[in-house]
Amino acid sequence: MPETAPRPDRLSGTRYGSRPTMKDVAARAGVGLKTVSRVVNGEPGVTPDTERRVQEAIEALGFRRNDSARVLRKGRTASIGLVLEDLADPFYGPLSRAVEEVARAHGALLINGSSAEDPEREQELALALCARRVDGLVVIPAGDDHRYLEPEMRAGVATVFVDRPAGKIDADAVLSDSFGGARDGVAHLLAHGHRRIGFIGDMPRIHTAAERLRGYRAAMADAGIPVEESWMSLGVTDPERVRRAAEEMLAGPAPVTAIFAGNNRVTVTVVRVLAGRGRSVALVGFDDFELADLLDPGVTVVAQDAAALGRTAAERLFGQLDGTLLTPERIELPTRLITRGSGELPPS
Amino acid sequence: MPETAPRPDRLSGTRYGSRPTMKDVAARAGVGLKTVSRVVNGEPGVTPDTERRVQEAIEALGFRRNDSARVLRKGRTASIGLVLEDLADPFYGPLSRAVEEVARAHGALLINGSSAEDPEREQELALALCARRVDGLVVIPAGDDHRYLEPEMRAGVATVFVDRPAGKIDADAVLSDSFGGARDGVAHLLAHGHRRIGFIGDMPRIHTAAERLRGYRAAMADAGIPVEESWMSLGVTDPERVRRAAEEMLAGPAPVTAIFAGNNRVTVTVVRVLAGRGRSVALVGFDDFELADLLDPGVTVVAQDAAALGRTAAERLFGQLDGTLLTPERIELPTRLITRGSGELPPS
DNA sequence: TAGAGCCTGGACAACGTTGTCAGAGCGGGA
DNA sequence: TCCCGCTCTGACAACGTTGTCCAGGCTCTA
Repeated sequence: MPETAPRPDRLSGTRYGSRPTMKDVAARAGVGLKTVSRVVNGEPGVTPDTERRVQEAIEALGFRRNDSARVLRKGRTASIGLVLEDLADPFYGPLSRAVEEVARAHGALLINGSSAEDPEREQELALALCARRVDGLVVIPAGDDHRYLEPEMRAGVATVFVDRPAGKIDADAVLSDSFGGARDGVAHLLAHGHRRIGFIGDMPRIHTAAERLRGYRAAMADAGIPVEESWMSLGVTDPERVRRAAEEMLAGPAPVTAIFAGNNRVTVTVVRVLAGRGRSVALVGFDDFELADLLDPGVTVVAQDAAALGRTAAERLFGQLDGTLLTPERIELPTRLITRGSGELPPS
Repeated sequence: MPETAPRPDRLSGTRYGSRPTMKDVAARAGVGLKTVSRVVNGEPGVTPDTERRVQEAIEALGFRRNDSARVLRKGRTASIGLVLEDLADPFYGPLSRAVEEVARAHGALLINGSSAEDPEREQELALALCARRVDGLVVIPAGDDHRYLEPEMRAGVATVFVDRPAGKIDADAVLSDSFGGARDGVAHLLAHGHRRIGFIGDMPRIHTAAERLRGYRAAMADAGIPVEESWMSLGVTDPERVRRAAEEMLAGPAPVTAIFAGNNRVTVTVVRVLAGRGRSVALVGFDDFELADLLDPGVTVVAQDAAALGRTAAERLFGQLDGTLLTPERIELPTRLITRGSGELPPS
């Protein structure tokens, strides 16, 4: 007599809350354990009739393979970890999405977490992911010492750093050309007649911030303009301090006529400051952001391609896993100047 | 003779690429396997001296516990899954960040993936996460039939739906008050003298879209205004079609004087359309977005609190896991009208 | 009809960890 | 001196899967 739709919780000898295993399926289908495994994994060597019986048992019991056991046995988890700064930051949305797409194309899942810019938390998170035996790790560094990852990398965890290079170890890194981008952005302001140009950026201990500052200095030097200390504001990142910094630059006897903003959060804050003032001040920001074109004037930016960063990094990671990419490399992706108005304002 | 900093890849009987296990650590420290386990897990009953020896061995070998094996043994993974629509959508950034924070507070990791609004992909992803034996699942539904999750939920996977309710099963859901929010937003336009108000929203098969449409109709009905078909555009989501829809509403002999936009992507597109026109048209959008206050005029929105949605959902999920929350519930979070100018324009 | 070879199925070990339980060593009390 | 009880340690099984290997039954050929 064929069974008629048994209730899934009436599993043989299992209590509520536990799940059927291949053994249960095998018992129900009246076959051996390994046969079930073969069916589940689509391996050859199973008669259509047997396969059908097994499929029915799987269906009836609501069986789902336990991937933990599988991972334990096979050694590979088909998952990669992504450690970023803050999931809520719009810059990382497209980036993690791109990483996810590549992972998906390779049949891998994405596990991710935010370091909140805290090096300790970055380490904790990265090591937790390693304990899960992720196959690879994409890290947007918060700290500047990644030696803690050496044993992991030696053990075969593919590792790629994005946006900022790794600290004190030799590893793949995919970056935007911060130096070149900043230099071009500042040069753009210079080309429009500005001479007193301010720079507001993050702490120079952050690689990208340092590079952008270097780009700013290089552009000014190329134009033969000595930079005054009061034009630069470094390590300023929270809105209130950015606001004050901007206001100070714009006050005094010889105020700046243009500002170069080191990242998109700074840019947005500067936009707010400028919106509250009558006098027009030119602005170029590093990083594009949504709606930049709708503001009045549109905000001219040095855009980096977050999705390309993520895609490139993930592809290198799988390249490492394939064994095709072996020597660590630093890849710099170009930036693109998008003119929208704010960077083309003349000095006032 | 004490060993001096052995090279980590010289593991006893292990080849390059494999990792030391507790057995290796035990052998090196000259203790039993279980003692290592005790030290690693901070269990009591180990002499300080033994513990020190074990710690040294761990250090020397670069040992890291294999969580896959641990999970297999313990049954709990200390990780939760998040299935959302699109990681790159700014609305989901704060949401997933909030989920992550709660997970972190409970010592759990977050695994996530995007469904890209594809029901099949949602299912595939959710089931993959279940195969990994996540303890719980936060799902932003793309499909409208979630019966496939029943065996999982019965097996003890905590499940919470966010932003939209589950389809065809009884499950926890945390939603924004789409109906009330839309009604209030439209009422706001009515209060400013508008009578011909357009509505552009997503397909009504999406719960939130249907609710917002219902709110629009309710507000209009309350004001005693019969809604004309040409004022409504449903199932329109890609920018080009939104643009056309908006332009059609604004053309003709009796154009609308105000538009209610059903979600933030629509709102942004409508803003672009309106920016290109001389005549002023009032606009209220559902969902807040960054820089809405900087546009001219600022965009009046019905804001939902994405972070609160995520936080509430995750907390309910861990409540289920604690065993404190047992009966599925639908929670609606209030929305908030933020006036910034665009919704207060008079009819022209 | 007998033998060779193929196809299907199953028994068993192993992956690395943790829970159980029992044994070893030691100190103190009778 | 002997025994009890305590603390610390380790042997062993189990978690659910997959890889290896062998057995049995079948078909095909001589």
